[in-house]
Amino acid sequence: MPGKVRVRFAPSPTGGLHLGGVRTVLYNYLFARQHGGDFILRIEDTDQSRFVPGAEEYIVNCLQWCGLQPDESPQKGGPYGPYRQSERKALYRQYAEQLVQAGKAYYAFDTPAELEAMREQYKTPENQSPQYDHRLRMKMRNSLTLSPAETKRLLDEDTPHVIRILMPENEEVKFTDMIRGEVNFNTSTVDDKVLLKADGMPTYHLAVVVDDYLMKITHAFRGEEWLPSAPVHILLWKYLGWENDMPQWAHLPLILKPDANGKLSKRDGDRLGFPVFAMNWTDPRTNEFTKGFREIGFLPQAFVNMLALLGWNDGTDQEIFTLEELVQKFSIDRVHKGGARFDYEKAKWFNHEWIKRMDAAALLPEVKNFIPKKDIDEDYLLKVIALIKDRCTLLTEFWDQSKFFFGTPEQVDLDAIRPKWNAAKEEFFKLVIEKFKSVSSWNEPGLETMFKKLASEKNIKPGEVLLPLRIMLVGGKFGPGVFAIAELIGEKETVARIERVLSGLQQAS
RNA sequence: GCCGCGUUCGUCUAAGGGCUAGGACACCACCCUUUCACGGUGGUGAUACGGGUUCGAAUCCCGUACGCGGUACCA
Repeated sequence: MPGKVRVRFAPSPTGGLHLGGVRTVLYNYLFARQHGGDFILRIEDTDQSRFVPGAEEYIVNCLQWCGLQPDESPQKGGPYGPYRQSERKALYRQYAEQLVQAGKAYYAFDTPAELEAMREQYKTPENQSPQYDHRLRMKMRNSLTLSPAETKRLLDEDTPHVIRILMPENEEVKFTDMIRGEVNFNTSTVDDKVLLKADGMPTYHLAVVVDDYLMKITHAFRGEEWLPSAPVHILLWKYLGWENDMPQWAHLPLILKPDANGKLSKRDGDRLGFPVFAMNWTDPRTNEFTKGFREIGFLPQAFVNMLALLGWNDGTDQEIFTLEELVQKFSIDRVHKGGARFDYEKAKWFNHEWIKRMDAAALLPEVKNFIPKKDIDEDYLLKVIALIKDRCTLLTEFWDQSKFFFGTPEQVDLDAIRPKWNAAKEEFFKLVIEKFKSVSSWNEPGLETMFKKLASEKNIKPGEVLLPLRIMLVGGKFGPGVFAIAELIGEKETVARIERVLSGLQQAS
Protein backbone atom coordinates (compact mmCIF):
# COMPACT_ATOMS: atom_id res chain seq x y z
CA MET A 1 0.00 0.00 0.00
CA PRO A 2 1.41 3.37 -1.00
CA GLY A 3 2.13 5.78 1.83
CA LYS A 4 -0.02 8.67 2.84
CA VAL A 5 0.04 11.64 0.50
CA ARG A 6 2.29 14.37 1.85
CA VAL A 7 2.94 17.68 0.07
CA ARG A 8 4.71 20.84 1.09
CA PHE A 9 4.93 24.53 0.37
CA ALA A 10 8.48 25.67 0.89
CA PRO A 11 8.87 29.44 0.59
CA SER A 12 11.92 31.40 1.49
CA PRO A 13 11.03 34.23 3.86
CA THR A 14 12.33 37.13 1.83
CA GLY A 15 9.29 39.36 1.39
CA GLY A 16 5.60 39.55 0.62
CA LEU A 17 3.69 36.49 -0.54
CA HIS A 18 3.10 36.75 -4.27
CA LEU A 19 -0.05 35.62 -6.13
CA GLY A 20 1.86 32.77 -7.72
CA GLY A 21 3.03 31.63 -4.32
CA VAL A 22 -0.51 31.51 -3.01
CA ARG A 23 -1.59 29.52 -6.03
CA THR A 24 1.21 27.02 -5.41
CA VAL A 25 -0.01 26.72 -1.83
CA LEU A 26 -3.55 26.25 -3.04
CA TYR A 27 -2.76 23.48 -5.51
CA ASN A 28 -0.72 21.70 -2.85
CA TYR A 29 -3.47 22.11 -0.32
CA LEU A 30 -6.22 20.90 -2.66
CA PHE A 31 -4.22 17.86 -3.63
CA ALA A 32 -3.50 16.96 -0.02
CA ARG A 33 -7.11 17.38 1.11
CA GLN A 34 -8.45 15.46 -1.85
CA HIS A 35 -6.25 12.50 -1.04
CA GLY A 36 -6.65 12.67 2.70
CA GLY A 37 -3.01 13.66 2.97
CA ASP A 38 -0.90 16.16 4.86
CA PHE A 39 0.08 19.65 3.82
CA ILE A 40 3.35 20.87 5.27
CA LEU A 41 4.79 24.37 5.50
CA ARG A 42 8.58 24.35 5.46
CA ILE A 43 10.58 27.55 5.66
CA GLU A 44 13.58 27.60 3.36
CA ASP A 45 15.75 30.16 5.09
CA THR A 46 19.14 28.90 4.05
CA ASP A 47 20.31 32.20 2.63
CA GLN A 48 21.19 34.22 5.69
CA SER A 49 21.95 37.30 3.65
CA ARG A 50 18.39 37.48 2.38
CA PHE A 51 16.61 36.84 5.65
CA VAL A 52 13.84 39.35 6.31
CA PRO A 53 12.42 39.58 9.82
CA GLY A 54 8.67 39.13 9.97
CA ALA A 55 8.40 37.51 6.56
CA GLU A 56 7.73 34.06 7.96
CA GLU A 57 4.98 35.26 10.27
CA TYR A 58 3.52 37.19 7.36
CA ILE A 59 3.41 34.05 5.20
CA VAL A 60 1.69 32.14 7.99
CA ASN A 61 -0.88 34.91 8.32
CA CYS A 62 -1.56 34.91 4.60
CA LEU A 63 -2.24 31.17 4.64
CA GLN A 64 -4.51 31.68 7.59
CA TRP A 65 -6.44 34.40 5.81
CA CYS A 66 -6.87 32.20 2.73
CA GLY A 67 -8.05 29.30 4.86
CA LEU A 68 -5.17 27.12 3.70
CA GLN A 69 -3.67 26.10 6.99
CA PRO A 70 -0.84 23.59 7.03
CA ASP A 71 -1.00 20.41 9.08
CA GLU A 72 2.65 20.73 10.03
CA SER A 73 4.67 23.93 10.22
CA PRO A 74 7.22 25.78 12.36
CA GLN A 75 4.31 27.15 14.41
CA LYS A 76 2.29 23.94 14.72
CA GLY A 77 5.17 21.53 14.87
CA GLY A 78 4.75 17.95 13.75
CA PRO A 79 6.58 14.61 13.69
CA TYR A 80 9.18 15.65 11.10
CA GLY A 81 10.43 18.93 12.55
CA PRO A 82 12.06 21.25 12.79
CA TYR A 83 10.37 22.92 9.85
CA ARG A 84 12.86 25.72 9.38
CA GLN A 85 15.89 24.76 7.36
CA SER A 86 18.14 27.06 9.35
CA GLU A 87 17.32 24.92 12.38
CA ARG A 88 18.17 21.80 10.43
CA LYS A 89 21.60 23.04 9.39
CA ALA A 90 23.52 20.26 11.15
CA LEU A 91 21.61 17.64 9.21
CA TYR A 92 22.74 18.41 5.73
CA ARG A 93 26.53 18.13 5.87
CA GLN A 94 26.52 14.35 6.40
CA TYR A 95 24.56 13.80 3.19
CA ALA A 96 26.92 16.00 1.21
CA GLU A 97 29.89 14.11 2.68
CA GLN A 98 28.19 10.85 1.85
CA LEU A 99 28.05 11.94 -1.77
CA VAL A 100 31.73 12.87 -1.72
CA GLN A 101 32.60 9.41 -0.33
CA ALA A 102 30.54 7.82 -3.08
CA GLY A 103 32.35 9.83 -5.75
CA LYS A 104 29.22 11.76 -6.69
CA ALA A 105 30.37 15.08 -5.31
CA TYR A 106 33.62 16.87 -4.51
CA TYR A 107 35.17 19.67 -2.48
CA ALA A 108 35.82 22.94 -4.28
CA PHE A 109 38.05 25.65 -2.87
CA ASP A 110 37.60 28.34 -5.50
CA THR A 111 37.03 31.80 -4.10
CA PRO A 112 34.26 34.02 -5.45
CA ALA A 113 36.94 36.08 -7.20
CA GLU A 114 38.35 32.99 -8.86
CA LEU A 115 34.91 31.96 -10.07
CA GLU A 116 34.36 35.41 -11.45
CA ALA A 117 37.71 35.27 -13.24
CA MET A 118 36.83 31.88 -14.72
CA ARG A 119 33.55 33.17 -16.12
CA GLU A 120 35.33 36.14 -17.61
CA GLN A 121 38.12 34.10 -19.09
CA TYR A 122 36.00 31.46 -20.79
CA LYS A 123 33.18 33.68 -21.94
CA THR A 124 32.65 33.57 -25.70
CA PRO A 125 29.82 34.61 -28.03
CA GLU A 126 28.80 30.97 -28.26
CA ASN A 127 29.02 30.40 -24.53
CA GLN A 128 27.87 33.50 -22.76
CA SER A 129 27.83 32.06 -19.29
CA PRO A 130 30.55 29.47 -18.76
CA GLN A 131 29.52 26.82 -16.28
CA TYR A 132 31.42 25.03 -13.59
CA ASP A 133 30.90 21.75 -15.43
CA HIS A 134 32.58 18.76 -17.01
CA ARG A 135 34.48 21.01 -19.39
CA LEU A 136 35.88 23.36 -16.79
CA ARG A 137 35.96 21.55 -13.50
CA MET A 138 39.40 20.14 -14.18
CA LYS A 139 40.76 23.66 -14.57
CA MET A 140 39.57 24.71 -11.10
CA ARG A 141 40.79 24.23 -7.53
CA ASN A 142 38.95 21.23 -6.19
CA SER A 143 39.46 17.75 -4.83
CA LEU A 144 39.37 16.43 -8.38
CA THR A 145 42.38 18.44 -9.47
CA LEU A 146 44.28 18.65 -6.18
CA SER A 147 46.16 15.72 -4.71
CA PRO A 148 44.44 13.88 -1.87
CA ALA A 149 47.11 15.13 0.48
CA GLU A 150 46.63 18.72 -0.59
CA THR A 151 42.88 18.39 -0.28
CA LYS A 152 43.22 16.96 3.18
CA ARG A 153 45.58 19.76 4.18
CA LEU A 154 43.17 22.45 2.98
CA LEU A 155 40.30 20.75 4.78
CA ASP A 156 42.31 20.37 7.98
CA GLU A 157 43.18 24.05 7.85
CA ASP A 158 39.50 24.92 7.59
CA THR A 159 39.96 26.50 4.20
CA PRO A 160 36.62 27.86 3.04
CA HIS A 161 35.10 25.41 0.60
CA VAL A 162 31.90 24.18 -0.90
CA ILE A 163 30.73 20.75 -1.96
CA ARG A 164 29.63 20.42 -5.57
CA ILE A 165 27.74 17.64 -7.27
CA LEU A 166 29.75 15.79 -9.92
CA MET A 167 27.46 15.80 -12.92
CA PRO A 168 28.05 12.82 -15.18
CA GLU A 169 28.82 13.40 -18.81
CA ASN A 170 26.29 12.71 -21.51
CA GLU A 171 23.67 10.83 -19.56
CA GLU A 172 19.96 11.18 -20.14
CA VAL A 173 17.89 12.15 -17.14
CA LYS A 174 14.22 11.72 -17.76
CA PHE A 175 11.24 11.96 -15.52
CA THR A 176 7.50 12.25 -15.79
CA ASP A 177 6.04 15.56 -14.78
CA MET A 178 2.38 15.29 -13.73
CA ILE A 179 1.56 18.32 -15.84
CA ARG A 180 4.04 18.21 -18.69
CA GLY A 181 4.50 14.49 -19.24
CA GLU A 182 7.95 13.16 -20.00
CA VAL A 183 10.77 15.69 -19.71
CA ASN A 184 14.37 14.98 -20.78
CA PHE A 185 17.72 16.52 -19.97
CA ASN A 186 21.23 15.67 -20.98
CA THR A 187 23.54 15.87 -17.97
CA SER A 188 26.28 17.46 -20.08
CA THR A 189 24.26 20.64 -20.20
CA VAL A 190 23.91 20.86 -16.43
CA ASP A 191 26.63 22.35 -14.24
CA ASP A 192 28.14 21.08 -11.01
CA LYS A 193 25.75 22.83 -8.65
CA VAL A 194 26.94 23.79 -5.20
CA LEU A 195 25.27 21.54 -2.65
CA LEU A 196 26.80 22.81 0.56
CA LYS A 197 27.88 26.42 0.86
CA ALA A 198 31.04 27.70 2.54
CA ASP A 199 29.02 28.77 5.56
CA GLY A 200 27.87 25.21 6.08
CA MET A 201 24.32 25.87 4.91
CA PRO A 202 22.92 23.71 2.15
CA THR A 203 21.77 25.27 -1.09
CA TYR A 204 18.19 24.78 -2.16
CA HIS A 205 19.22 21.79 -4.26
CA LEU A 206 20.52 19.72 -1.37
CA ALA A 207 18.04 20.95 1.19
CA VAL A 208 14.96 20.29 -0.90
CA VAL A 209 15.99 16.71 -1.58
CA VAL A 210 17.09 15.88 1.94
CA ASP A 211 14.04 17.46 3.53
CA ASP A 212 11.55 16.04 1.08
CA TYR A 213 13.03 12.63 1.84
CA LEU A 214 13.14 13.07 5.59
CA MET A 215 9.65 14.54 5.66
CA LYS A 216 8.31 11.74 3.47
CA ILE A 217 7.02 14.07 0.77
CA THR A 218 5.18 12.10 -1.93
CA HIS A 219 4.32 14.86 -4.41
CA ALA A 220 6.35 17.97 -5.10
CA PHE A 221 4.54 20.85 -6.80
CA ARG A 222 6.49 24.01 -7.49
CA GLY A 223 6.81 26.81 -10.01
CA GLU A 224 8.05 26.26 -13.52
CA GLU A 225 11.21 28.22 -12.77
CA TRP A 226 12.47 25.05 -11.06
CA LEU A 227 12.19 22.85 -14.11
CA PRO A 228 15.78 23.44 -15.31
CA SER A 229 17.20 22.24 -12.00
CA ALA A 230 14.99 19.17 -11.79
CA PRO A 231 17.73 16.90 -13.21
CA VAL A 232 20.03 17.92 -10.34
CA HIS A 233 17.37 16.94 -7.84
CA ILE A 234 16.58 13.68 -9.55
CA LEU A 235 20.23 12.68 -9.63
CA LEU A 236 20.54 13.58 -5.96
CA TRP A 237 17.64 11.29 -5.08
CA LYS A 238 19.37 8.54 -6.99
CA TYR A 239 22.88 9.17 -5.59
CA LEU A 240 21.59 9.30 -2.04
CA GLY A 241 20.01 5.91 -2.59
CA TRP A 242 16.45 7.12 -2.18
CA GLU A 243 15.24 6.70 -5.73
CA ASN A 244 12.28 4.58 -4.74
CA ASP A 245 11.01 7.28 -2.41
CA MET A 246 11.30 10.15 -4.86
CA PRO A 247 8.16 12.30 -4.99
CA GLN A 248 6.20 12.77 -8.16
CA TRP A 249 6.89 16.14 -9.68
CA ALA A 250 4.61 18.79 -11.10
CA HIS A 251 5.94 22.13 -12.35
CA LEU A 252 3.24 24.77 -12.29
CA PRO A 253 2.89 27.38 -15.07
CA LEU A 254 3.85 30.94 -14.24
CA ILE A 255 1.53 33.90 -13.74
CA LEU A 256 2.39 36.58 -16.27
CA LYS A 257 2.17 40.37 -16.51
CA PRO A 258 -1.18 41.61 -17.88
CA ASP A 259 0.23 44.00 -20.42
CA ALA A 260 3.76 43.00 -21.31
CA ASN A 261 6.12 40.05 -21.44
CA GLY A 262 7.47 38.29 -18.42
CA LYS A 263 6.27 36.98 -15.12
CA LEU A 264 4.14 39.10 -12.86
CA SER A 265 6.08 41.08 -10.30
CA LYS A 266 5.27 43.37 -7.43
CA ARG A 267 6.33 46.31 -9.59
CA ASP A 268 3.60 45.53 -12.14
CA GLY A 269 1.03 45.90 -9.41
CA ASP A 270 2.44 49.28 -8.38
CA ARG A 271 2.59 50.37 -12.00
CA LEU A 272 -0.88 49.19 -13.02
CA GLY A 273 -2.69 49.81 -9.76
CA PHE A 274 -3.55 46.40 -8.40
CA PRO A 275 -2.19 44.20 -5.62
CA VAL A 276 0.20 41.33 -6.19
CA PHE A 277 0.69 40.25 -2.58
CA ALA A 278 -1.99 38.46 -0.59
CA MET A 279 -1.89 40.95 2.27
CA ASN A 280 -0.29 44.31 3.00
CA TRP A 281 3.45 44.06 3.33
CA THR A 282 6.00 46.55 4.58
CA ASP A 283 9.60 45.70 3.94
CA PRO A 284 11.35 46.25 7.29
CA ARG A 285 14.63 47.12 5.59
CA THR A 286 13.36 49.80 3.23
CA ASN A 287 9.98 50.62 4.79
CA GLU A 288 8.54 50.14 1.34
CA PHE A 289 4.82 49.46 1.60
CA THR A 290 2.87 47.20 -0.74
CA LYS A 291 -0.89 46.81 -0.75
CA GLY A 292 -2.47 43.38 -0.47
CA PHE A 293 -5.61 41.73 -1.84
CA ARG A 294 -7.09 41.46 1.64
CA GLU A 295 -6.80 45.16 2.41
CA ILE A 296 -7.98 46.27 -1.01
CA GLY A 297 -11.27 44.52 -0.29
CA PHE A 298 -11.11 40.94 -1.51
CA LEU A 299 -12.92 38.10 0.19
CA PRO A 300 -10.55 35.18 0.82
CA GLN A 301 -13.03 32.85 -0.89
CA ALA A 302 -12.97 34.96 -4.04
CA PHE A 303 -9.20 35.34 -3.96
CA VAL A 304 -8.71 31.58 -3.71
CA ASN A 305 -11.39 30.92 -6.33
CA MET A 306 -9.76 33.33 -8.77
CA LEU A 307 -6.33 31.80 -8.23
CA ALA A 308 -7.61 28.26 -8.71
CA LEU A 309 -8.98 29.17 -12.13
CA LEU A 310 -5.77 30.84 -13.25
CA GLY A 311 -4.35 27.84 -15.04
CA TRP A 312 -6.91 25.22 -14.14
CA ASN A 313 -10.58 24.43 -14.84
CA ASP A 314 -12.76 21.41 -14.27
CA GLY A 315 -13.73 21.00 -17.92
CA THR A 316 -17.18 22.52 -17.48
CA ASP A 317 -18.32 26.14 -17.64
CA GLN A 318 -18.40 26.46 -13.87
CA GLU A 319 -16.25 29.30 -12.60
CA ILE A 320 -17.43 29.89 -9.06
CA PHE A 321 -16.15 27.24 -6.66
CA THR A 322 -16.08 26.98 -2.92
CA LEU A 323 -12.91 25.59 -1.34
CA GLU A 324 -14.79 22.35 -0.65
CA GLU A 325 -15.78 22.05 -4.30
CA LEU A 326 -12.22 22.73 -5.36
CA VAL A 327 -10.97 20.00 -3.04
CA GLN A 328 -13.41 17.65 -4.68
CA LYS A 329 -12.89 18.62 -8.30
CA PHE A 330 -9.27 19.71 -8.56
CA SER A 331 -6.99 17.55 -10.63
CA ILE A 332 -3.35 18.24 -11.31
CA ASP A 333 -3.49 16.83 -14.83
CA ARG A 334 -5.98 19.48 -15.84
CA VAL A 335 -3.52 22.21 -14.91
CA HIS A 336 -2.32 24.12 -17.96
CA LYS A 337 1.17 23.93 -19.33
CA GLY A 338 1.36 27.51 -20.54
CA GLY A 339 1.61 30.59 -18.33
CA ALA A 340 -1.46 32.72 -17.64
CA ARG A 341 -1.63 36.49 -17.80
CA PHE A 342 -3.14 38.01 -14.71
CA ASP A 343 -6.32 40.03 -15.35
CA TYR A 344 -7.35 42.29 -12.49
CA GLU A 345 -10.78 42.99 -14.01
CA LYS A 346 -11.57 39.30 -13.94
CA ALA A 347 -10.20 39.03 -10.42
CA LYS A 348 -12.65 41.73 -9.32
CA TRP A 349 -15.45 39.93 -11.12
CA PHE A 350 -14.83 36.88 -8.94
CA ASN A 351 -15.06 39.04 -5.83
CA HIS A 352 -18.27 40.65 -7.02
CA GLU A 353 -19.82 37.25 -7.72
CA TRP A 354 -18.91 36.09 -4.23
CA ILE A 355 -20.37 39.20 -2.64
CA LYS A 356 -23.60 38.75 -4.58
CA ARG A 357 -23.87 35.09 -3.67
CA MET A 358 -23.07 35.41 0.03
CA ASP A 359 -25.93 36.46 2.27
CA ALA A 360 -25.74 39.53 4.46
CA ALA A 361 -25.07 37.52 7.60
CA ALA A 362 -22.03 35.86 6.07
CA LEU A 363 -20.77 39.19 4.79
CA LEU A 364 -21.28 41.00 8.09
CA PRO A 365 -17.96 40.14 9.78
CA GLU A 366 -16.03 40.95 6.59
CA VAL A 367 -17.81 44.25 6.03
CA LYS A 368 -17.22 45.32 9.63
CA ASN A 369 -13.50 45.44 8.88
CA PHE A 370 -14.10 48.04 6.23
CA ILE A 371 -16.42 50.52 7.90
CA PRO A 372 -15.03 53.20 10.19
CA LYS A 373 -18.14 53.43 12.37
CA LYS A 374 -17.88 50.84 15.13
CA ASP A 375 -21.02 51.24 17.26
CA ILE A 376 -23.54 50.10 14.69
CA ASP A 377 -26.54 47.97 15.51
CA GLU A 378 -25.99 44.62 13.80
CA ASP A 379 -29.59 44.12 12.70
CA TYR A 380 -29.58 47.51 11.05
CA LEU A 381 -26.21 46.83 9.39
CA LEU A 382 -27.51 43.51 8.13
CA LYS A 383 -30.40 45.25 6.38
CA VAL A 384 -28.07 47.81 4.86
CA ILE A 385 -25.71 45.11 3.58
CA ALA A 386 -28.57 43.21 2.00
CA LEU A 387 -29.64 46.37 0.21
CA ILE A 388 -26.27 47.41 -1.20
CA LYS A 389 -24.14 44.31 -1.60
CA ASP A 390 -25.02 43.71 -5.25
CA ARG A 391 -23.51 47.02 -6.18
CA CYS A 392 -20.20 46.48 -4.40
CA THR A 393 -17.32 44.83 -6.20
CA LEU A 394 -14.81 45.27 -3.39
CA LEU A 395 -15.39 45.28 0.35
CA THR A 396 -13.90 48.76 0.43
CA GLU A 397 -16.91 50.06 -1.51
CA PHE A 398 -19.41 49.17 1.21
CA TRP A 399 -18.81 52.31 3.20
CA ASP A 400 -19.11 54.71 0.28
CA GLN A 401 -22.29 52.95 -0.78
CA SER A 402 -23.83 53.04 2.66
CA LYS A 403 -22.60 56.13 4.55
CA PHE A 404 -25.97 57.84 4.19
CA PHE A 405 -27.65 55.08 6.17
CA PHE A 406 -25.61 56.04 9.20
CA GLY A 407 -25.79 59.81 9.13
CA THR A 408 -27.04 62.82 7.22
CA PRO A 409 -25.02 63.28 4.02
CA GLU A 410 -22.28 65.84 4.45
CA GLN A 411 -22.30 66.83 0.82
CA VAL A 412 -25.60 67.33 -0.97
CA ASP A 413 -25.56 67.83 -4.70
CA LEU A 414 -27.92 70.80 -4.80
CA ASP A 415 -26.80 71.68 -8.31
CA ALA A 416 -28.49 68.55 -9.57
CA ILE A 417 -31.83 69.80 -8.25
CA ARG A 418 -31.67 73.54 -8.78
CA PRO A 419 -32.04 73.88 -12.57
CA LYS A 420 -35.50 72.35 -12.56
CA TRP A 421 -36.57 73.56 -9.16
CA ASN A 422 -39.69 75.72 -8.85
CA ALA A 423 -42.37 76.84 -6.43
CA ALA A 424 -44.68 73.97 -7.33
CA LYS A 425 -42.05 71.43 -6.37
CA GLU A 426 -41.26 73.21 -3.17
CA GLU A 427 -44.96 73.17 -2.35
CA PHE A 428 -45.11 69.48 -3.21
CA PHE A 429 -42.29 68.53 -0.85
CA LYS A 430 -43.87 70.50 1.97
CA LEU A 431 -46.97 68.38 1.48
CA VAL A 432 -44.80 65.26 1.38
CA ILE A 433 -43.42 66.16 4.77
CA GLU A 434 -46.92 66.49 6.18
CA LYS A 435 -48.00 63.17 4.69
CA PHE A 436 -44.86 61.36 5.86
CA LYS A 437 -45.35 62.65 9.38
CA SER A 438 -48.81 61.15 9.57
CA VAL A 439 -48.14 57.85 7.86
CA SER A 440 -49.41 54.85 9.78
CA SER A 441 -47.13 52.05 8.61
CA TRP A 442 -43.69 53.21 7.52
CA ASN A 443 -42.55 50.89 4.74
CA GLU A 444 -41.21 50.98 1.20
CA PRO A 445 -44.30 50.10 -0.87
CA GLY A 446 -46.59 52.29 1.24
CA LEU A 447 -44.31 55.29 0.94
CA GLU A 448 -43.88 54.83 -2.78
CA THR A 449 -47.62 54.60 -3.41
CA MET A 450 -48.35 57.61 -1.31
CA PHE A 451 -45.60 59.70 -2.91
CA LYS A 452 -46.66 58.89 -6.45
CA LYS A 453 -50.31 59.42 -5.72
CA LEU A 454 -49.59 62.83 -4.26
CA ALA A 455 -47.51 63.73 -7.30
CA SER A 456 -50.25 62.89 -9.73
CA GLU A 457 -52.77 64.83 -7.63
CA LYS A 458 -50.53 67.85 -8.00
CA ASN A 459 -50.05 67.23 -11.72
CA ILE A 460 -46.36 66.51 -11.31
CA LYS A 461 -44.70 63.62 -13.10
CA PRO A 462 -43.20 61.30 -10.47
CA GLY A 463 -39.90 61.31 -12.34
CA GLU A 464 -39.52 65.03 -11.75
CA VAL A 465 -39.60 64.71 -8.00
CA LEU A 466 -38.03 61.28 -7.55
CA LEU A 467 -34.53 62.53 -8.30
CA PRO A 468 -34.80 65.51 -5.93
CA LEU A 469 -36.05 63.15 -3.22
CA ARG A 470 -33.09 60.86 -3.79
CA ILE A 471 -30.65 63.72 -3.54
CA MET A 472 -32.30 64.93 -0.36
CA LEU A 473 -31.92 61.54 1.28
CA VAL A 474 -28.65 60.31 -0.22
CA GLY A 475 -26.80 63.43 -1.24
CA GLY A 476 -26.19 62.34 -4.82
CA LYS A 477 -27.35 60.32 -7.78
CA PHE A 478 -26.62 56.85 -6.52
CA GLY A 479 -27.76 54.14 -4.13
CA PRO A 480 -30.58 51.61 -3.93
CA GLY A 481 -34.30 52.32 -4.31
CA VAL A 482 -35.13 55.62 -2.68
CA PHE A 483 -38.15 54.36 -0.71
CA ALA A 484 -36.17 51.41 0.60
CA ILE A 485 -33.70 53.95 1.94
CA ALA A 486 -36.50 55.99 3.48
CA GLU A 487 -37.91 52.91 5.14
CA LEU A 488 -34.58 52.07 6.72
CA ILE A 489 -33.53 55.49 7.96
CA GLY A 490 -37.00 56.04 9.39
CA GLU A 491 -39.59 58.78 9.36
CA LYS A 492 -37.81 61.25 11.56
CA GLU A 493 -34.56 61.18 9.61
CA THR A 494 -36.34 61.20 6.25
CA VAL A 495 -38.34 64.27 7.13
CA ALA A 496 -35.29 65.99 8.61
CA ARG A 497 -33.30 65.45 5.44
CA ILE A 498 -36.06 66.81 3.22
CA GLU A 499 -36.44 69.87 5.42
CA ARG A 500 -32.73 70.46 5.48
CA VAL A 501 -32.45 70.51 1.70
CA LEU A 502 -35.58 72.62 1.33
CA SER A 503 -34.10 75.33 3.48
CA GLY A 504 -30.77 74.97 1.73
CA LEU A 505 -32.46 75.64 -1.58
CA GLN A 506 -34.25 78.69 -0.18
CA GLN A 507 -31.05 80.20 1.18
CA ALA A 508 -29.28 79.81 -2.09
CA SER A 509 -32.02 81.36 -4.20
C1' G B 1 24.68 32.01 -26.97
C1' C B 2 23.32 27.27 -24.71
C1' C B 3 19.51 24.09 -22.28
C1' G B 4 14.44 23.37 -21.10
C1' C B 5 9.27 24.58 -21.44
C1' G B 6 5.31 26.78 -23.95
C1' U B 7 1.77 29.00 -28.13
C1' U B 8 -6.98 28.72 -29.38
C1' C B 9 -10.93 35.57 -29.42
C1' G B 10 -7.51 41.66 -26.21
C1' U B 11 -7.47 38.31 -21.40
C1' C B 12 -8.77 33.40 -18.70
C1' U B 13 -10.15 29.07 -21.14
C1' A B 14 -13.45 24.47 -23.63
C1' A B 15 -13.03 21.14 -27.63
C1' G B 16 -7.52 15.30 -26.72
C1' G B 17 -9.06 13.15 -35.56
C1' G B 18 -15.33 14.45 -37.33
C1' C B 19 -21.55 19.70 -36.23
C1' U B 20 -21.58 27.00 -38.03
C1' A B 21 -14.34 26.19 -32.75
C1' G B 22 -18.19 26.66 -26.97
C1' G B 23 -18.13 29.60 -22.22
C1' A B 24 -16.34 33.67 -18.96
C1' C B 25 -13.94 38.76 -18.25
C1' A B 26 -13.54 43.24 -20.93
C1' C B 27 -15.86 46.08 -24.93
C1' C B 28 -20.36 47.64 -27.95
C1' A B 29 -25.85 47.78 -28.69
C1' C B 30 -30.69 47.12 -26.91
C1' C B 31 -34.14 45.93 -22.74
C1' C B 32 -35.17 46.56 -17.46
C1' U B 33 -34.56 50.54 -13.88
C1' U B 34 -37.74 57.91 -13.78
C1' U B 35 -30.65 57.48 -9.72
C1' C B 36 -26.38 54.37 -9.92
C1' A B 37 -25.67 49.44 -10.01
C1' C B 38 -27.56 44.34 -10.47
C1' G B 39 -30.03 41.61 -14.14
C1' G B 40 -31.71 40.08 -19.28
C1' U B 41 -30.98 39.72 -24.75
C1' G B 42 -27.79 40.23 -28.77
C1' G B 43 -23.05 41.59 -31.14
C1' U B 44 -17.63 42.28 -32.35
C1' G B 45 -13.65 38.85 -31.66
C1' A B 46 -9.18 33.20 -31.93
C1' U B 47 -6.69 27.89 -33.53
C1' A B 48 1.27 31.88 -34.70
C1' C B 49 3.40 30.31 -39.67
C1' G B 50 4.98 26.41 -43.22
C1' G B 51 5.15 21.48 -44.45
C1' G B 52 3.53 16.53 -43.80
C1' U B 53 0.14 11.98 -41.95
C1' U B 54 -5.34 11.32 -42.91
C1' C B 55 -11.43 10.70 -46.37
C1' G B 56 -11.03 14.40 -42.50
C1' A B 57 -6.20 18.17 -38.09
C1' A B 58 -6.95 23.33 -33.15
C1' U B 59 -6.02 18.16 -31.96
C1' C B 60 -0.76 13.56 -34.43
C1' C B 61 4.58 14.32 -36.70
C1' C B 62 8.58 17.68 -38.52
C1' G B 63 10.44 22.53 -39.23
C1' U B 64 10.18 27.96 -38.50
C1' A B 65 8.79 32.12 -35.74
C1' C B 66 7.59 34.18 -31.25
C1' G B 67 7.26 34.05 -25.89
C1' C B 68 8.78 32.38 -21.12
C1' G B 69 12.12 30.08 -17.62
C1' G B 70 17.09 28.68 -16.31
C1' U B 71 22.18 29.50 -17.04
C1' A B 72 24.64 32.31 -8.67
C1' C B 73 28.20 29.70 -2.53
C1' C B 74 19.26 33.14 -4.46
C1' A B 75 15.33 30.53 -3.77
